[in-house]
Amino acid sequence: MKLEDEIKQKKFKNEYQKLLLNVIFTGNWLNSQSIKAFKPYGVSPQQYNVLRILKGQHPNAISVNQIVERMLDKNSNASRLVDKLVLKNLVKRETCEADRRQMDVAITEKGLKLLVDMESNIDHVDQIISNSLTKKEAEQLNIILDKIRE
Amino acid sequence: MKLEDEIKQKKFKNEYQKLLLNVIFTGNWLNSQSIKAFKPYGVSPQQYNVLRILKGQHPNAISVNQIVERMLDKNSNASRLVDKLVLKNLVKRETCEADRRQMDVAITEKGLKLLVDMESNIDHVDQIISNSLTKKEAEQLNIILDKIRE
DNA sequence: TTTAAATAAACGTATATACATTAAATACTT
DNA sequence: AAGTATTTAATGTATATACGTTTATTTAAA
Repeated sequence: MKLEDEIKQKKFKNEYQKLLLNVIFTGNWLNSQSIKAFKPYGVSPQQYNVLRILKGQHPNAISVNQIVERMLDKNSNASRLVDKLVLKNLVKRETCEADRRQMDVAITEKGLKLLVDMESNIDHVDQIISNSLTKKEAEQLNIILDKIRE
Repeated sequence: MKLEDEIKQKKFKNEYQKLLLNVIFTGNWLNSQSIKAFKPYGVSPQQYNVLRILKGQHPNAISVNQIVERMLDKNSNASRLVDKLVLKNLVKRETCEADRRQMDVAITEKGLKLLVDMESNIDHVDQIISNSLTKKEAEQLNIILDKIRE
């Protein structure tokens, strides 16, 4: 659906302003799609993001700061997200002995298993994109998005 | 800055998955840029969105539902956003006499004035994009984003 | 008409977010 | 080494969000 129809706005000041709105709108849209996809598994998109990051490091642990550096949303409160995940036994956290200011955070077996379970459902979201775009379009878009944030 | 560096992830499953993350990341990034730009004026991005929508209808009033239809984030609680704006005298709200379930919401002179004040600062965000992309790139990107949400 | 269904907006509430502050540990500086 | 600055994570808190429920009003059906 075209942005014009999604937000019932016929005219835009220029193509750039439309793009700004379109990126924000699409980001929100993807976000709410993810919330729905993740809900049955009891995790939020941000918690999922943390789990994926920790899976990437498994079996090693990383600090809360290192998690933030890898997160899609830098504003999120990673220490509280880790709190939630610890409560669900999806990650484990202990003081780093080399630097006692830091925490060693790692994914648990339960966390890894959850990610496997979720995979099929999440692939669906990837597929929305891969069905609607060519690989070349996806590459172009990636380059352009990186430019926006320069 | 490239997404790889922003989230310290070297490899992606494929170009589509990278794109998904890139749209979400860039949406978050733009959102936090907006929060900072709007903060001095005491409004949130969502409140700003409502003001812009009402400006587009001025001097007519529209219902809360019609506001939601035009919003970038369909999940936001428009009636509470309008509450906040009414408290600041940026919009006015009264029961619609033709259909007493609805509210007639319209922007006030104070609201219009605020938008004028904000314009110069907000243009800055537009310029980030227009400085970094050609018009053609912006057009391409708009088309591709619309496809994603099909 | 009387009752049932649908719609619009507001509200309740648990959770999340933004952002400033605090506390603890480590790294500098002189 | 002592004191200062910096870094890391946690916490306090006001506001925002997600989403289900409620209330008022209008429309449709029996």
